[in-house]
Amino acid sequence: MTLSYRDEDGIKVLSKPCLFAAAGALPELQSALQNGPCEVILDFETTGATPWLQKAVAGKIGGKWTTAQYCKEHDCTADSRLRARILSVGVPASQFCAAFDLDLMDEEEQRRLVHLLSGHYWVGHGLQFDYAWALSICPDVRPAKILDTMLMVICFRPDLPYEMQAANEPSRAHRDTLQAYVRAKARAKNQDEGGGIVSLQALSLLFFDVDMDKRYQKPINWTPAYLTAEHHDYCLGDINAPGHLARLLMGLPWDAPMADLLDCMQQAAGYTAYHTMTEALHALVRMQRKGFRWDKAKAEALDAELQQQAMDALPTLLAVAPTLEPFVNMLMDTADGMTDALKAALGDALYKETGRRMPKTKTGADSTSADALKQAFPKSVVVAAYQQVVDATSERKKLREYGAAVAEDGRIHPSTSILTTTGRTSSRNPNLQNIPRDPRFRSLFAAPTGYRLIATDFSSVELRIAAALGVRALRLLHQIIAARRGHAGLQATLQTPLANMNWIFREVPELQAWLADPLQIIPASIRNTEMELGREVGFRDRALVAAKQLCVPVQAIWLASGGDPDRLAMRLTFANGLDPHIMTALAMESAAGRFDLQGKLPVDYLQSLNPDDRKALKTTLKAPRQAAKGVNFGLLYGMSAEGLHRSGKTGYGLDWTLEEAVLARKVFFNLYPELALWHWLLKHAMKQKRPVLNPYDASEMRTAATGGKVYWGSTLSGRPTVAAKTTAASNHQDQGSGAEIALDAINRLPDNVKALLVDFIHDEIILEVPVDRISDVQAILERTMIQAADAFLMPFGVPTEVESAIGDCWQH
DNA sequence: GAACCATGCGCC
DNA sequence: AAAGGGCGCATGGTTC
Repeated sequence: MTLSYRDEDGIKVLSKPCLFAAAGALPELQSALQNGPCEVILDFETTGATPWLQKAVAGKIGGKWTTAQYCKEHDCTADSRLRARILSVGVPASQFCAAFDLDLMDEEEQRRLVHLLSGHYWVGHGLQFDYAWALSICPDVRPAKILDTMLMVICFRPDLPYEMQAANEPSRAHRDTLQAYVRAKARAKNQDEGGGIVSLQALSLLFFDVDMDKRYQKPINWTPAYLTAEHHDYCLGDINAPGHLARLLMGLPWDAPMADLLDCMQQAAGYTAYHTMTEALHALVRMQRKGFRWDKAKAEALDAELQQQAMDALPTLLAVAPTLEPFVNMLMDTADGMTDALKAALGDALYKETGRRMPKTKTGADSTSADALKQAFPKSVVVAAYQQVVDATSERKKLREYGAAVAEDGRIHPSTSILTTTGRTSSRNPNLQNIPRDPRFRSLFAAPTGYRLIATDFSSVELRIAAALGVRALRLLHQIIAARRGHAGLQATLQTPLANMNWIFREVPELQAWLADPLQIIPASIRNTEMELGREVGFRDRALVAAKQLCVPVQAIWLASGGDPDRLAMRLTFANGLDPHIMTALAMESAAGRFDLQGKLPVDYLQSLNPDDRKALKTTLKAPRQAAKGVNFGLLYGMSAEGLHRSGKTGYGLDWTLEEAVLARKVFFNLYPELALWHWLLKHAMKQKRPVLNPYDASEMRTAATGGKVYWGSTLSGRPTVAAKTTAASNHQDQGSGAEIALDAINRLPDNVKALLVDFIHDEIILEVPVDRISDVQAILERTMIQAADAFLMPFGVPTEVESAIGDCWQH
């Protein structure tokens, strides 16, 4: 075959041999796919991040040529226009594989190619990307099943990152590469290049000990008219890898039949979630295709307004911090960030004002983060004035980011994909899940004429899930107690937790008898145990500490509810339609002696009020309620008293002492002892010793012998979770359940409502709805969201509420 | 110039 | 001893 390509001048023909396939190969592909639904591995190479957004096309072709060098060498031109360039297809059953050069095919031929893949089982890693590009070529394409190794890791093999940490056998040819990946991953908390929970390259290193070639990964590689044999090899060299990996991930032989693979997945605990996620992909890629409308004119007006806002704040800043005079332009410019010189000038101003030095980052540099400054200089006029200017400019930076991402249709088309540890979606190119809450900003997302936006969110869904997890924890405790008293069936099903906790019962035999009736006084040996830091403690001491951490919340549970899972405080809060934030606020205020609960528990007190008084209380206790939000979310995931103290000061403007934070923490877990029990069980019952990087210091490897351990758990659907910290472990169960609930809600929507999706932000669903369908769609959406949540939460007796906001523009 | 890291900050 | 979690994106600075 000779190479031909199209450019603005029409078709040119090159006389070089071309390895890539074009329309001529379609009949062969068609016959490879004719025997019913079959496994198809697909992989796009593109010149941009999404079909709507191209970032700077930079880098070197094949990691070595500049574009000019390459074009000269290969006597060709380059075209950086945004497009899908290559579609690699593998059909293992027919031993078919080909890399189609889409530049050699016209639109109709491309559409026919993609259409051929419809109705088959798609296999790949992070297929959301490929699905979106396929859809941009053929709007009605739809795979029958999605076998995505990324989603499989999330749902079936959450332990894989830890397996990678342990995989350092000297026999591995690419051991160092794998370990470098593992360390980079552990270190890079907020960095790009994450590739989600695990990259295809990393999977290949782990399972095949093969270091995949990444030289042709970047968009620049797919711009030249002529593509080399190396390009071709890059496309097809590893084409079968995702299929083999899918089997290996499930513990099957690499060449196991598809039927076995599907069967194995369906048997696994994570399958419900896997099904939810793959189903949701269909809706998410179509949401991306639709896009979220952006009001350009309004955005420009807001930009001017914010610029004025920054300008107005400037004189105040310069009056108190004249050293910042030379940096005025830098502070106002949306393309500039913080420089060392500006940092130093700010430090000078603050030193003059307060006589104290700047706070430090963990690497010892001066920190200028809003939190650190507020913490270090709570009453500083300089800090307040500086934030005024910087906040306005930073909002303008977001305007710039979104403005640059608006497509020709006036809409923004981010990719919303599922690639995170928790199973939550994330949004990128651009990220439409972190839009500033400033109502002026949100109103830039507007419905076209004749349409309205409906934004509906789950109210306090993370706390509702926590309530369910609390119920689940208490049920588990009952089972553990029964098993320890001889229930053979439970002994079998609870082997791991029992084995994990055995050392505590062995060292503290008095615990077992006490658990038979937790209303008894806690044995003095346990009650009087105090954790002493810096002292070598023995097994018995440690077991006593663990026992105490169990007994205290368990007794609180029995005191409040007699051990009945249906009467746990957080569940009751929601069952009674009460606001958990006001509950916590009441408890805190009463503990501080500022509020008289008339001897009642907060829940009973609230219930004794009539609805009007309850509402009034929300106003009276506005500030405490705001503070309580921070307490609820922080403590839910195991925040320490110190952390709570700090976040209360910086995040909620609380002027409180560490002692007060300690008290608030105590009050919280006394109010919701089931959460303490939940934390205790995940720490003590579901741990597993294994090599793990110290989560607090990525450079430090801990072996199973030196204390490395992970904490297993599961979402409410049964999807397994793993974390190396108990804080993260609790989070993964809760957030992961929340993600599944929201995705399930999307899946349950009828197709003609699904088609209205324009954005999805974890617990909020946004639809763009024709005016005449508003009330209809609102009812369907709200009902469906509640049904989805009920399926997860009602087995634990936790009801759900949702809240809608409707308008010409987004207002939530 | 590219790649990497550190820092900071928006959201749920 | 340490210790809320989960994301993506921007800029500046350093290194190769």
